[in-house]
Order: sequence, then C-alpha cells, then structure tokens
Amino acid sequence: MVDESGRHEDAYEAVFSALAHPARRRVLLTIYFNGGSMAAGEIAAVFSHAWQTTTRHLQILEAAGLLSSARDGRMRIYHLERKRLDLVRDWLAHFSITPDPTKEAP
Amino acid sequence: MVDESGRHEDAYEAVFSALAHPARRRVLLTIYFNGGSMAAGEIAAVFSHAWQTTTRHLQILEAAGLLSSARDGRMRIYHLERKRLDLVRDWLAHFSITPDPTKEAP
DNA sequence: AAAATATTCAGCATGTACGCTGAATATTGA
DNA sequence: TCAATATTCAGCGTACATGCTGAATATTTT
Repeated sequence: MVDESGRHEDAYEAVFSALAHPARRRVLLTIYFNGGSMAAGEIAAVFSHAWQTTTRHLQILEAAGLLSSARDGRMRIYHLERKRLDLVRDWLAHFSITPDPTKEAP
Repeated sequence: MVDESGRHEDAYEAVFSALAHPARRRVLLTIYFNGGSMAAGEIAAVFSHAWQTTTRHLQILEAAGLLSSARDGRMRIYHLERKRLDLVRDWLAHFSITPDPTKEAP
C-alpha cells in the first residue's frame, strides 16, 4: 500500500510508528483490559486530552491494523486486533535466526 | 533499569520510537547478521543516506539502549544490545494477561 | 607535522506529528 | 422536527524528525 506522498509505507512502519506514542500504547492496553472492545467515548474518557485528539490516535491505530471499528447506533465501537501485534513478534524473531557464521565476531 | 533521565516509563517510548524508523530497524538487523558488532562506517555504507544521517540514527538507537558503542582506534564500533529488545517482548506480554472477567465482553 | 581516514557536530530546510478549538455529521429520543 | 448525544472533520501553531552540507574532531600513517 502506498500513502498520499507516494512513499511505500509497509505494515511494519505503520505498526511500529503507531506503537511509538505512549497514548496509543495505552489505548491498546485499555481496550484489552476492558475485554477487547470499547466505544470511542469510553476510550477518550480515560485520557486528559481533548477527545478529538484521542479520535486521531484511534484513526492511526486503525490505519495500522491494530484496531478495527464498527458503528453501533450513535457510538463507534473499536475492537482490538490482537493478531496484528504478531507483526511485532515476527520482526523480533529475526534476532533469533542464527547469523551467517562466516561473519561471526572474533 | 532506569534511563539517563531517571524515568523508567520513558524506556518504552525511546525503544518504540527508535524502532519506528525503517532505517533504524534495518541498522539493527544489519548489525545482527554481521555478528553483533559493526563499525559506524560499515553501517553507513549499507545506506544511500549521507553518513551523517546514519550517524544520527546510530545515536538515537544508542540513546534507546538498543546499541552500545566503543572507540577502536579511529573507528567507532557499535554493538547490538539484544537484551534491550526484550522490552518490546515485555510490552507485548501484557496482552497475554487474562483481562478482568467482570469486564469481559458479552 | 601534515595528510589521510573515520566519525561527529552544527546549522538549515522541509515535512509531519500532536495538541488545541470550532464546526460538521450522524443517530436517537422527546 | 428539535435537542441531545457521540463522534469526526478542518484548520492552526508549535515542536520535533529527518534529510542535507560544511566544518570540526580524533586517530593513524607517512
């Protein structure tokens, strides 16, 4: 997928960038410990930010695939996409692959 | 472990922010697959950026604790701090803790 | 000491992130 | 339909990130 600027934004970049902000990490934990789903307003109530600011964080998390959402009446319910966090695990797993022994440090 | 500013919480932010940039993730992988250590110049040679730009990335990674460095003659050797990546694993582990069942989704 | 090598520092331009506020949209209930 | 509720959109200012170039520093070699 290519963003507006034409830059090739891969999934890793979207996910790691989304996780770089403390408020967004907290959003994910908040939803998780609430059972996996929460209305936007409930989430926003947790933060001292203006709710519009939290809206923006939710959009970034959804764009990264870490949340999905659905309207429910006049509320929007955000749902944690736990599987997406596996991307991070996958990246970390690279550091368990044995490096090329010909380049091993002496 | 406590970072230089004395705030433990910021370690997550430093690490996740450092990992948010593709070049910095690639630096870590490059060093890892080179045996865990590499001179700044060798690392810079991998990228099309100006080397001063890579220097900055190396500083950010070191500030996050993901790299350490030591002078060796006229070179600076950067060493991957694999243990620091455990911070990421630790954060992910939160999502394996069973949430409070009283708040379980119906 | 001078030159070559390896790396970092300083400063600049540009773009984006993140907070805010005010207005707009969508849905529900009286 | 009007008012209330829930959320999003649009625009703004500030700050920081990231690329660049040119100069500075430190070390080794000649």
